[in-house]
Parts: sequence; structure tokens; C-alpha cells
Amino acid sequence: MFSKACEYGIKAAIYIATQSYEGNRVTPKAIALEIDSPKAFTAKILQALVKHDIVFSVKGAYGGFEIPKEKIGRIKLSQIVNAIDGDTIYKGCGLGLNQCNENHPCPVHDKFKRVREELKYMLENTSLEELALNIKSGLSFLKV
Amino acid sequence: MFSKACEYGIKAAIYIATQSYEGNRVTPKAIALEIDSPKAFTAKILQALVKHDIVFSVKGAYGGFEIPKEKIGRIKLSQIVNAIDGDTIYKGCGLGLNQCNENHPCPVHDKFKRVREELKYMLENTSLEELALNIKSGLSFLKV
DNA sequence: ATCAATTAAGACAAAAATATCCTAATTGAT
DNA sequence: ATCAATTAGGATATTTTTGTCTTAATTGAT
Ligand code: SF4
Ligand code: SF4
Repeated sequence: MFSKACEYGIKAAIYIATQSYEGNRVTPKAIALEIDSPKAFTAKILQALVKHDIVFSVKGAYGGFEIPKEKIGRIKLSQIVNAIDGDTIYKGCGLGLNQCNENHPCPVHDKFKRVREELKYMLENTSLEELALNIKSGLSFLKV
Repeated sequence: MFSKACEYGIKAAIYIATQSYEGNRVTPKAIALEIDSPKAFTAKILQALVKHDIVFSVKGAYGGFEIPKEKIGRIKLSQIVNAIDGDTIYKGCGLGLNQCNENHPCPVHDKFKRVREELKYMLENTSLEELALNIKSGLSFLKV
């Protein structure tokens, strides 16, 4: 469904959010440990999230990654996916004709439409906040 | 959503079906041309479909690929996807924890559940027949 | 001012997916 | 029996994705 990079990106953002609620910045090392991902690769992905203003970085000693508390509720899963995988999840679905539209649909267009729209709706209406809170309350997990 | 291999596999199966209705066998060359895919790679994918008894091959001169007319209606999109991409589409969703289940869900589990089930339902309830008939009637297209 | 800790960035490496090429085996037509 | 057409299968090549490593830039604490 998503690329590995995107999976790591989502998990990283969730972990950073949980820590930001406590006022802690986190390093790529801590993140990689917490979400069970390759450290250097994760660091690359974090750069992308920073470029897209989804997470914020502070360089130098005592630096790290954080997300301002008040932003966490407004960040949607769709932004993270978009920052890393682009819009392929919306556009590259189905059988990926070169040009595709309602007037020249591939054979599965109508069938996929519902799934695609359901996915789109879900990504656009799931906030980082709810995902992070579920982690904090032990309802869901970032690894194992 | 799907791998390229899977996209080609689906399109190839649809094209073979349309031709099988007319009693024609088709070669990988013709298929690749019709679905706009790399010929040799498509041939590889066809082998997988043959192994899974989704399409049937006849070797030698005047040979080619075909699907018995009476089977076309019973072949579901899910079988094709499964033959090529395996069950990653069902199992490898979301954030892909190492082990994942209802009791130890990743943060997006509940969110993804609906999308995943919608996709599963669609794949299991879409037959090659309906896709092929839409091509024949000009309602959908295999390329451009 | 210096130092240690940290992110940023780019070069490099490995693995996986995609794609090509060549040869062998099969088979219908002649 | 031979030939031409065709699938099967394996070796190889290319591209993309995933992952690593090294160095530079930044910055808070001392
Ligand atoms: S025609 Fe529709 S389903 Fe097919 S690739 Fe285009 S947008 Fe996706
Ligand atoms: S916990 Fe659920 S959503 Fe997450 S990877 Fe497992 S099955 Fe998919």
C-alpha cells in the first residue's frame, strides 16, 4: 500500500508527536529504536517531513525533532503520505494508464473508485493527534 | 497500489479473455502490443498466470495463450492479484508491523480496516468476464 | 572561543523490482 | 522427418527503492 519510507515516516511522526506532548525533542537514533527502522534511512525521511513543515528540527546540541503541540491536531495522515510518496496513492491506482480520466477509463476504474475514495477520505480525516493518543493510551503500538 | 507486474498481469488476462471469446489464441507479442507493456517481462508474468491455472498456454506453432470461455466468468480479480503479488495487498497493509493482529494493532489498524475490506470485497467480486465485456463494448480501455 | 551533540546533505552500497536476451523444448503443418 | 512458430526458463541488465557512511554546518553549554 505504502512504501517503506512512508511507513517509517508515519511511525516517526507519531512517535515525535507523543514526545512533543511531553515537551521532549527526539533524535533519529531514538526514533529508529522506537519504531524499529534503519536509523540513517529514517533520518532521510525526517528531512522530507521537515521540508514539508510537518515536523520541525532544531540543530546542534540539545537539538532534535519536534512538532509544536498545537499543530499535532491539524496534521493529517494525507500530508505525511503526500510528503513522502507524493500523490501516487491517489493517481497511480488501478491499472495506471498513461493518461486516465473518467472519459477514457481503464477496466477497473469504476471498481477502484470507491476504494480510492475511501482511502482518500480516511487519510484526509485521520489526524496525527488521534494516532499519537492511541499510542499513549496503549491502544496501539509502533513495533513488534 | 499494485506492482507493475500485477498491472500487466491484469491487463493481459483481460485481453486474453476478450480474444478467447472469439476463439483466438494470443502471443505475448500481441498482448504486449495491446496492453502497452514490455514483451519479455509480460511473458514472464504470463508464466505465473499459467502456473496458477488462470490462463492456459499451448506450445508450438499456432500456440499461444487462451482462457476457456466457460472459465472467464469464474475468474476473479483477486486470483490474478494473488498469483502475482501474493497476499501482500491484504496482509501488508498499513504500517506493516512484524506481527500484527487485532490485539496488537499498529496505529492505523482500525482506520485501514475499512479500506482493506472494501478492496478485498472488490477484488473478490469482480470477474474477468465483466472487465473483458466492458473492453469489448468500448466502455473501458487497456492503453493510452 | 571551544566543544560536544546534533541535523543536513551528498556520495555510496545493497537489495528488490523491472526489463531484456538467449537457448531449450514443444508442436502443428508440410 | 523437417521446419517454423511458439512457450518455458534461466541468465543477465537496468532502474528504483532501501539502506549506509562520511563530512559539513549549526548550536547550546561551558
Ligand atoms: S482509469 Fe481510473 S482506475 Fe484506471 S488508472 Fe486511471 S484513475 Fe486509476
Ligand atoms: S496492525 Fe492492522 S493495519 Fe497495522 S499492519 Fe497489522 S493488519 Fe495492517
